[in-house]
Amino acid sequence: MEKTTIKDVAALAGVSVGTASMAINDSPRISEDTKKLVREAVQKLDYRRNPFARSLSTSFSRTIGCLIPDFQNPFFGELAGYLQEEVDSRGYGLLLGLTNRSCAIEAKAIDKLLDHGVEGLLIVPVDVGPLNLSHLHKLAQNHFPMVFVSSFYKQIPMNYVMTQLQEGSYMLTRHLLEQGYRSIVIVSGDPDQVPFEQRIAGFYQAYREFNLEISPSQIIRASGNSFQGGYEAIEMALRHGKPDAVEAINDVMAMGIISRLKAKGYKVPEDIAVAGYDDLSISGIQETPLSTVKQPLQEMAHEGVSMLFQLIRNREEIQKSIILSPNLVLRKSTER
Amino acid sequence: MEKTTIKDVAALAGVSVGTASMAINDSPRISEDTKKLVREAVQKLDYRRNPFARSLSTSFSRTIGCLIPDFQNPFFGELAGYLQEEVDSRGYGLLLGLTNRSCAIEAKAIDKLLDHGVEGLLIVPVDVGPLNLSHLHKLAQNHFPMVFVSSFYKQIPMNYVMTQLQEGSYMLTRHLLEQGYRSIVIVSGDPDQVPFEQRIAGFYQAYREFNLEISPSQIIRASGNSFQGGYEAIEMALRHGKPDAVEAINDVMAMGIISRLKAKGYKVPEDIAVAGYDDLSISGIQETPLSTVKQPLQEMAHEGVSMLFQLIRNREEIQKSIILSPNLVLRKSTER
DNA sequence: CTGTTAGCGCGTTCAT
DNA sequence: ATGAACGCGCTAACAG
Repeated sequence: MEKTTIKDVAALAGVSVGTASMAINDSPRISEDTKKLVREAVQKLDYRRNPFARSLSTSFSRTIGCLIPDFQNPFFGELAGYLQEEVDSRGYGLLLGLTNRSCAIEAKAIDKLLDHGVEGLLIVPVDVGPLNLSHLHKLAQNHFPMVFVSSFYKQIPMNYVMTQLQEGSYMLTRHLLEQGYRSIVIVSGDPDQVPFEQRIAGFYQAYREFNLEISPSQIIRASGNSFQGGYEAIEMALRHGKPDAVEAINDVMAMGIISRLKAKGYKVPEDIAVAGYDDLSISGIQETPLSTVKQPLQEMAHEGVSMLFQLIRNREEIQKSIILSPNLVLRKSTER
Repeated sequence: MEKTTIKDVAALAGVSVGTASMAINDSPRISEDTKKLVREAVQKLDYRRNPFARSLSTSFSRTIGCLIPDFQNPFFGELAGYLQEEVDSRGYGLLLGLTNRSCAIEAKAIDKLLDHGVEGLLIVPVDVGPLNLSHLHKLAQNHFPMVFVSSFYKQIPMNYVMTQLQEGSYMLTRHLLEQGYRSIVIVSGDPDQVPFEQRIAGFYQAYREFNLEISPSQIIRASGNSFQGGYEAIEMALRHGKPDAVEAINDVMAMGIISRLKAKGYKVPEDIAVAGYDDLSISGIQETPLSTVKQPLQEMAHEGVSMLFQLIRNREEIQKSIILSPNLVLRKSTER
């Protein structure tokens, strides 16, 4: 019962191996009658075609590799889920790789995925630490199908789908300014990476529009993007006096900040307003529901995977990038 | 540059294909000198062995399938991350499948994974809806290597690793009773599934120990295990009068409940205490840090994957189950 | 419409 | 220690 091959099927159905193969693959060149015969044999023998032999002869693995920074931040988990669904709906499998937010690990993970014969790569970029992208450059040169999702690397400015982060940050900041908040602080991990740069830009844009100055102490850099980063950041921020409002680079950091503020006796939003970015599925069910900027994950996954399959079909495909619109989600944490 | 095969390597190294193969696989039968020669050729040609040919001839895919209910609840994301790491550390790849909390979808997802040639299955069981497990029975009969993680199906009582949920629930309930809480309500989605049964049992155990009665209205069943379920559940609970404390079946539900209680004007824990289960990485950074029962995910993943690889090596391996101890994590949400 | 056959790239015997 | 040859299971091109 371990090794029933197409030969057995062919024998039982009384046809040749080739015919059996075409029948199984529903080729139009085979008559309905023999197809039925073959189907029955398949049923009876509980036959399942050998994917390796298949891949060997077609050179398609029907497999995509997916690189995720980590699963502590639910953002990546949710995104991974949508990516899996999209890939699955195209009859492909999704091989997971973890980069642990490190370029070196990303390189190794990609290497392993390639060793498994993935036809393309969905890469959620690492967002902290120094960037050594030689592994990606080699792939890019070879036009290996890959798409960057939710962010991209400046050194490899191609084939990505993400939200217009600057605009989101702009909308959010603008809203806060309109509400009368004035000393707003923006908080993140590594300011060299794309996501933070774009958000900072939106932040400046809004302030400029209001003809207001920004002092350097309003830009806070913590050592990471997780809630610990939020803890650090809020301590740093408070040293320069109490801000009106805090914008965190993501929802998890925002939660860390709210938690810390509450522990220190501040009320949110009465004393200090806090906003996040992402709109995780848990962000709306916080004790103080979180104002944030929604990233349309499902759409992002859909567009990213579509793009990847285009590249797989035609590697020379013109390189594009898709930029989705963010949505302001206003909840209690910034109410005035 | 697409199709450099072992032939090219052998040619460049000036050896036969067979020798090249052994050299690449570091066989002791090949001399250091020729190995070096081959290594250099591999380097120069940027050779990468064809996984399909390899799998075809060895009949190992070096791939494991993993079934996850969904990625809305961060519990599953975190678990998936640890599983990936464990599988990866053994040189295997992790193919993801989503069951969307439905048995029918689980069956299809498993079928697809098998079509990809996975050598084993890590299954995080579906926890709602009716259970039709014929697909799993067939696999079980064939001794196909599979391990259930974080829960199991009663109809297939084998090869699972989970935490002693009853004990966790018992410890938690006991603690609440010791604190003086008396009308405690326990809340979940589908009470027919293993996790809820075990937790209920722990709940009863604690009450029994205190010689207290439990009224049916203390056991609340919502339509699902997510935060919406929490919303429903708390409405139902309040209809029978205000409870002292609420135990949710997982942290996400607990968050939903706290959020709802706050919106209704209740204070947590002053008016109603709330506890969860799981100890997600975000549970400690809630505005009111959440009391909960920690499930040791990393250990669970480690044990589960170890067990799976034992089964892969020897399908007739005696069936076991590993039960890990939960840990009570007391935070603000149940303080008195 | 169907049967025959030649690879796909690698691992693994046998010989040498 | 190394080379030659075969087979893994399947697809596709070619015949008929």
